[in-house]
Amino acid sequence: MNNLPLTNKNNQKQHLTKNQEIVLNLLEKSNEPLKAYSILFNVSEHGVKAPLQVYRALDKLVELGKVHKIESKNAFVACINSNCSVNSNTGFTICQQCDEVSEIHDNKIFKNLNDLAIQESSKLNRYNLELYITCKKCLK
Amino acid sequence: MNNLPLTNKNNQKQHLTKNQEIVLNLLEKSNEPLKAYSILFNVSEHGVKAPLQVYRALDKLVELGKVHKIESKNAFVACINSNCSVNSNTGFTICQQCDEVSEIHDNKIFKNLNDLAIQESSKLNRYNLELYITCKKCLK
DNA sequence: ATTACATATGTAATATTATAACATTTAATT
DNA sequence: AATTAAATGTTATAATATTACATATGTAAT
Repeated sequence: MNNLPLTNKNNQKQHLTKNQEIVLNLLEKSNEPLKAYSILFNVSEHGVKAPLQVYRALDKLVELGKVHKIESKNAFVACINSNCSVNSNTGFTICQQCDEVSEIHDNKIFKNLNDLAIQESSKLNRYNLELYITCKKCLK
Repeated sequence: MNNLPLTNKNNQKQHLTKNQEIVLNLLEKSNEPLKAYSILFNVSEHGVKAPLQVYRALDKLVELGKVHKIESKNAFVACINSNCSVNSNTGFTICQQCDEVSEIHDNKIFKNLNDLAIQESSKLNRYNLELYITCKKCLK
């Protein structure tokens, strides 16, 4: 266990803990967003038996940028970049037919959103963008 | 009661029902997003006493475009346009300091998002955009 | 290697958000 | 007036998330 090198706020190495790793592994294997209690059900065989253990692991993983929450679904996905920790902005396309989720990385959109905030004399801290689409496969 | 003219799917007039109007009135008076059970508490004096009555009114109001849900807060706001029914896209700025929410209407962003979907050979059905900001007032 | 400290864990209880099921009433359409 | 669709009222319960508290583990400094 405890074998994924990361950096903490002092830029020193740290590892994911056992529970964090169990939850992250599950999310990485999944091809769709998972809800907390679905995660709980799937990891109970690994000794994670209470909701709080899952929520705590998720909180930390989200904080580290390893996992994102799809707010409109109360569900979680593993980050496709190994390091979204730089910013906590999240953008996704979500297919309404097949439920497939892809992460969006588009600098133009980020710039637009940032500009929009500046126009209103405010400061953009982070954003959450969820695009409900019909994906290429499901359009056929 | 029942005195707000709208149109149904056959383009005929219809009215908001009593519960829908009670909930909408409350949201329109509020200067922040309200959660369902907070709404419930506030309208119980008007005879709306069960969660389902609130959720049903909210569902209908959202469907009509009179109310939007802030997904990341599980909270609801009245639409500032009288008619978002044309599309169900939602964009908000949410101040992390004072909780103030403003609706975003920006054609450039909408176009960007639409283009992005087209680039990926998919079709954009609707989007939900939540910008977490520090607002003008709170920056001072 | 001991102390001190921060972080993570385990567990039980409970709070919060949301829906299912069913009987009844009201409104709109014919 | 009869028919249908939509909304309501009510009870129970499901699904999502947090509080509180006791214990254990990892890390850094002495």
